[in-house]
Amino acid sequence: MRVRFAPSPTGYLHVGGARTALFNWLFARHHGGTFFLRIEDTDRTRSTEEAIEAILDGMTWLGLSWDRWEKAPGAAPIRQTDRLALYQSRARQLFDAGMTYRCYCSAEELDARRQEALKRGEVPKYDGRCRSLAHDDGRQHSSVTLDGRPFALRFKTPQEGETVVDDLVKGRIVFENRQLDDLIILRSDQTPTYNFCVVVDDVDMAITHVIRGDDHLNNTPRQIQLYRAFKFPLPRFAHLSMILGADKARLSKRHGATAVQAYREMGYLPDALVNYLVRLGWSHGDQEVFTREELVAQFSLDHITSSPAVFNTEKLLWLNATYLKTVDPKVTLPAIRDLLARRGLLVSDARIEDVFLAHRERARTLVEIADAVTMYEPGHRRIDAEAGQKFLTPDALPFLKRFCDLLRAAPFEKPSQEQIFATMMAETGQKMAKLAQPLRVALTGKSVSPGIYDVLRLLGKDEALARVASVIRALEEGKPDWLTP
RNA sequence: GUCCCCAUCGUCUAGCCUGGCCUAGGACGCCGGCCUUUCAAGCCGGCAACACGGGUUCAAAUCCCGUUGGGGACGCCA
Repeated sequence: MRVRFAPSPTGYLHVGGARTALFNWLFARHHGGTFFLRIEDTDRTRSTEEAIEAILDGMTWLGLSWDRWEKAPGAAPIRQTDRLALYQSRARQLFDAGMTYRCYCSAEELDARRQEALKRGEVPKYDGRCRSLAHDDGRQHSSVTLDGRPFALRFKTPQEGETVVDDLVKGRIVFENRQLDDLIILRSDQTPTYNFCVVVDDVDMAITHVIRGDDHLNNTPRQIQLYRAFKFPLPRFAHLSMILGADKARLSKRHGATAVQAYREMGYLPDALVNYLVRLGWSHGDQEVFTREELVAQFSLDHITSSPAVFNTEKLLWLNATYLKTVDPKVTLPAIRDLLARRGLLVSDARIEDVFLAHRERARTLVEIADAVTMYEPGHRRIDAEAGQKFLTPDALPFLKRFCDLLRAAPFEKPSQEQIFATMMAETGQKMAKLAQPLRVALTGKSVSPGIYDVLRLLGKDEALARVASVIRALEEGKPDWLTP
């Protein structure tokens, strides 16, 4: 089994592409096959090095390792621009066999005709006008300026009969050949085009299964014609349905984040994203959470859904929270460190881990963990207005003061802190919840936090005292920020 | 416009191929309860779907046809 992921480097690796890559990767790993990464950069005006970097970065982050190709020199991904000579010779082969012809129509003319056809409600298909031109003069077709005019090389697509795509996820699909037009295989600058390169490359790389988005389904019959022209054996095809946005339109930037990197920045774990993505279109009974090993062991093309799926951030968030509960904190350290560095904070790994452990139960993303770390930093004095208004009222003053006194006097350890609360509950007749809440807000600025003893420990005696004192001062001065919006 | 794909809870899906076990299962979210030092988490419970219309059959979510709706493609992009 040999598969490939073949992105065009015109932008980031988006979640749709990532899922395609993931399915290919899982298929290869499951069958002990080979997974290649091939950069389809023949459109030199749109391909960029940055995009290639972004794709490799995204794949690496997701843990989708690609294999090296025996015919290629190194471990670097295969790039079509390195293989132009092969496409040229393959095009020449078809030309010599009389299966192509020169098309002198300019891009502008074609575009104009297409627009007009569309406007008249006709099929915007190439009319094949250059097909009948006499041009088989035996001269080199590779010369752009043959007889003074540039030309593109078109493939004579059979117009009779039908082409059947036997798709592994969609089933048997029949296309009438007269629907297909004569596609350009070499542009007028003699560079090859997509449909041609894919076929040449997939054959050259001995790809056995072409797993890709179903936006390529309509290209498949054209490609099959090319396979036939070359008398190449056909690979198996598997077309994956699209990922949609909440409005059921194809997922795009306007639906929010689509770049894989954006998810890293939002504090998602790569394993969680992978787990989410794999369930978008694939299932294994009722199972929702999978380890990477389980995925590799259980993945199969049989259980891929043929209908499109809506991307749902809520579920991704839930999965991420689920992973956060059990992940080894150590593996998340670099990411959290990075998140903190962006805020100009340098915090020790031990400290980050400490906070992580206290907050993992209630955090959904690494960003929330970073927020927690930030919140415990000495000098942090932000109080959420809503939490402050509710709990840090003048009524809380006596209690806050009493707590300060007791905390200052006692050893800074959990048993004595429990004793403090016991004392205060006895003195006031209040329940723990009533007492802990104002303190929590004074300490963390939020009405949500880990247990109060954990918060105290994470803060340390001096900082804890300082925070409560600052709240007391604000209250006594009569105008704390949270009460004067 | 033409061609292609798709159609089960709001969302992801199981079931469909090989009709009966489906008074349609799971998950996210939502609602409620329990637990509790807050909030979460966890646990328990609830709401919620076979797009519609025709067939075929003793029997259809499952098979067939049509309709509607959604998506995709129709580039010298990939």
